[in-house]
Amino acid sequence: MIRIYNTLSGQKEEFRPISDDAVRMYACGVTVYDHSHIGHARGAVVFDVVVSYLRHRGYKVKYARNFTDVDDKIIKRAAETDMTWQAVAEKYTQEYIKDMDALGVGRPDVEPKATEHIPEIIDLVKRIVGNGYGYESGGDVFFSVRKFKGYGKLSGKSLDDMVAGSRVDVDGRKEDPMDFVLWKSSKPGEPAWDSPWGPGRPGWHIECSAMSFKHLGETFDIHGGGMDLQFPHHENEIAQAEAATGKPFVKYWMHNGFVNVNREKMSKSLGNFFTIKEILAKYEPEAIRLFLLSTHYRNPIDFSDQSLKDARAALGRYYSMVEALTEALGDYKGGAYDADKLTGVARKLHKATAAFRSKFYEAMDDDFNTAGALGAVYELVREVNRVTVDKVLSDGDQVLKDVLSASRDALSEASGILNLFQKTPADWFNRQAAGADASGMPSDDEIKALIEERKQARAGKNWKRADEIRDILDAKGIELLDGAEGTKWRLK
RNA sequence: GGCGACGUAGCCAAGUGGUAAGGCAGAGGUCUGCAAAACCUUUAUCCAGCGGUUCAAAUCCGCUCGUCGCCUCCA
Repeated sequence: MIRIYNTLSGQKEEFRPISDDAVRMYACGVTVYDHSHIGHARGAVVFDVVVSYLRHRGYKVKYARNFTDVDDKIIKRAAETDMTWQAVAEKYTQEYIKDMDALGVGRPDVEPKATEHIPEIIDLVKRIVGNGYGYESGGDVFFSVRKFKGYGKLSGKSLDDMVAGSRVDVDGRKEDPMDFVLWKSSKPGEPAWDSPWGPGRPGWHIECSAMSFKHLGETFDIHGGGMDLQFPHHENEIAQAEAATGKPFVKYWMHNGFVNVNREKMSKSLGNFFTIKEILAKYEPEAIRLFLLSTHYRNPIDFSDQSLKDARAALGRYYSMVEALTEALGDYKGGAYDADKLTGVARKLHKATAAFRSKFYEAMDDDFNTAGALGAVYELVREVNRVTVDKVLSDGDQVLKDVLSASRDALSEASGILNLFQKTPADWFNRQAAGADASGMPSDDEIKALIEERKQARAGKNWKRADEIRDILDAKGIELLDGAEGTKWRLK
């Protein structure tokens, strides 16, 4: 049984989709006016895992994530550069897709764009106005929050408190300071579409309601986004949708926590953000993913170089386990075994694998607790190491090999869900950090020649020369690994 | 001012009523010509502080202190 923390109720609830086997889910994507930062990556990765896990648990999921491609910030950005607003939107849409692909975030089933849903948006505004929840004033159409009695139910705010907070701008055209724009009239040169209220463009919140209606229906299962979208964005989406349909909009609301820097929110306005590309230039995509998934999605996570380095080291530990496991099993495919007849290490490993499966699924079922799930992964990693390290498995160890391959299967199932640990150990350890300067690197042949020379030196007990060669390569960032079957090398 | 979240080892981080997962770093060991890498072992008498409820609390309740977020564009 999967339990989800629902922002709407403020507690974890048993997950019961509206229809038995199909889940419809929407996550707010980005407004495409700039490169995306690691905070955007967190939301995308988190909901990617949610979708992946739901699918693994047998649900058919239709997942939509939008692009808001018409907005004040895009217009502003276009004015600052010599690009059209369409070119700005298109450029950053493509950049976002590149970033997500690099991070191993699966493509949603639908990636709707606001500009491709203008007729739907206009229809929705008409419905809202027709139902008495919206009004036109000076070419703009506003939503009347006082008329919608559920206003504030998501964010737990009351209209009177918000107004008392007095941080709302006073706009003479609004009937109430908290009313928000559904449709705004366009000034000359701004993007504009014909509408019953004259040429204009959508307000900020309306596109998500219109697009989710079109692709998922008027009531759907899960809607996700960052914590800061709770108010006003999602509150307004609910108001618009339910004012139009009179039906509940979304069953489960999920909000991911922020990425902080020095314990402060990372944001465009504070200027303390790191773009995904900047981080990808220094760290492997899987290190970033592991970092993002190693904290529960609702808690804040602090970004730092140390955290990324920790994640990278943890990945190395996993891949070392895979390497040893692969060597121990060789080509052996594994087969069924009788758990009741196991003894010694085989029995212990079998139990550890079973424990892993239950802990992993228990954690994921509990509001997608990836941090707990990863803890379970590493417990099994240790157990596997105990078996494979310094141990040559002979043909007589067939049962142990069967158990080992069952452990391998369990780990790879979990890895698939998280989309982590997907490389081969060779690829991981010979990684070249993206963007690293490859000049001055000796060729593979040169390295091999030096290793061979060192081997001769060592055979002749010429330790001085052997150490010299090791130092030469070390200075080039190449690390030598002396093992039983000879010397291997990798980039540090 | 209103609403809310959080405070667990040197660092990161699970656990939310039954006696502290996991990762990084550190220490010891195995291996090695010596190293490195890897692996194993180990590292919180205790979960911000003070009270309370309970047979039993890091986990529930109250208060205090501290940090952060939302209330305005923001993932």
